[in-house]
Amino acid sequence: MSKIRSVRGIRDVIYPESGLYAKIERVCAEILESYGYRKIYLPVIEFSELFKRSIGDETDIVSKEMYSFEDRKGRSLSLRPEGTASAVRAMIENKLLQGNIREKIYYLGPMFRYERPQEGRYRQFYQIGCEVFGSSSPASDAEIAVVAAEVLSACQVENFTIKINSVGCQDCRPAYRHKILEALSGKEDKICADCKRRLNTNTLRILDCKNQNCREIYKNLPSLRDYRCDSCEDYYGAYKNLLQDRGIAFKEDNGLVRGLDYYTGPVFELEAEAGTIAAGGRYDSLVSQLGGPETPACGWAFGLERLALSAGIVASPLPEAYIALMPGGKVEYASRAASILRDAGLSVEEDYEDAPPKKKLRQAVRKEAKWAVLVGGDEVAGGYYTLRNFQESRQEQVDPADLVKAIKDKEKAGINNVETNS
RNA sequence: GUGGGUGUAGCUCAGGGGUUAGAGCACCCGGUUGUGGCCCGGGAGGCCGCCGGUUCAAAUCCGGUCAUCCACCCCA
Repeated sequence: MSKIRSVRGIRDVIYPESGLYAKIERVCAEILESYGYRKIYLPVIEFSELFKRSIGDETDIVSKEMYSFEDRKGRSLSLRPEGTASAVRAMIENKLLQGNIREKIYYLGPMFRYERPQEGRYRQFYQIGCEVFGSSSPASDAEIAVVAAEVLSACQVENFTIKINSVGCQDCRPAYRHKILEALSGKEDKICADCKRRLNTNTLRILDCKNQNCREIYKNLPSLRDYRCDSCEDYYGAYKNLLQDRGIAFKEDNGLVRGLDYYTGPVFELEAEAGTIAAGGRYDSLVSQLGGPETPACGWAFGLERLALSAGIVASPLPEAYIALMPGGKVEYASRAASILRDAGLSVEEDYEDAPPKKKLRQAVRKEAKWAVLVGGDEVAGGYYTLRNFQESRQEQVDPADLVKAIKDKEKAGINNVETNS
């Protein structure tokens, strides 16, 4: 019988990585909620049609990377490859966009794309995303960028770049697309096969081509900048001013066009050393396109795996304290110490096994616990606990009532030491 | 989807046709009867990714396959 394994590109996230993920999730939720974003739980499965109509039938994501299947009634369903489409669908379906009210939401969960796996890229991966519905002010575009920047700083991501562009609206983009087709007519044979295909399906994407030869040819192409309509240009200008005002250092990149069809207006990408860790932008026609009321919107999504790869923060080890039952100790008395510490907010692990003391302490150290509470016959008889600090290799007898205080005092002293040392 | 690298102990890796496959770290037991790290002694742990081929003989060579990593493509 062969061992059963996980599916290619789909993995278990185990400690300590899982601890870091959990921490990042908490950090993001806290920041988003501080801006009034409300959490939404979205389904992982949707009708395939949703993604075809939002992301775009011709995009790589929909045309070759979706996990699609038929349900028992023959309907085509897909595992979601991203979150925005579901978010928009949910807002419409729950009638949350009636009457021009602004709604801000965030979500978190697994996405699925059938791609070749690599580090930081899996077939099941996690995204943290937010969306703002009902605002057509550049200030809301700026806000989501500010929130994204806050996430980066809270996760201690070093050396990142925020790239921005405006892909224009439904009024000006077609004209630009036409210009490109015109400029490249007759040169179709000189560009790469991918670009040739994109020319008709997703014209603007060719600007993003990495092929040297193509780049050479596209260098002389008219710039999208010159074809943006006045309102797009004004909007983009206001957006940039707001970013500047908020102290967000950005880089303009005219080639930034994004792979999803629904973007209109400002878009951005957040690049760290490991690559793109977040991206987003404005999508003013998607809601109506999916059958909802005309509603301007914008949002972004972080890739959790990639954010974790670039994050400077680390998971806090668990447990913080370890209750070691020593010879002659009583479980009841030991558990009382555990409760006292848990009530004070500490993570506490008890052991119930009858094992040599040295084994217990070794285990506590291996788990990176800072504290051990020794509970043996002496403690039970004397009505105290022995509190051991592993870092200092010191221990003291502590009255149950003073247990929390003893730890807090030490930790405070420890923090002060760190500050004076640095 | 295309091209390439790598799969040997829990981890990092050595061995490159010939008996019982190795190291460091980690792990377990003992030297300590209530004390982790350091030291000393002992020990356990491997279908050498999987399937097939060549050969008297394969962890070693060849083919395939699966997994993983890298570069593309694409994207978070």
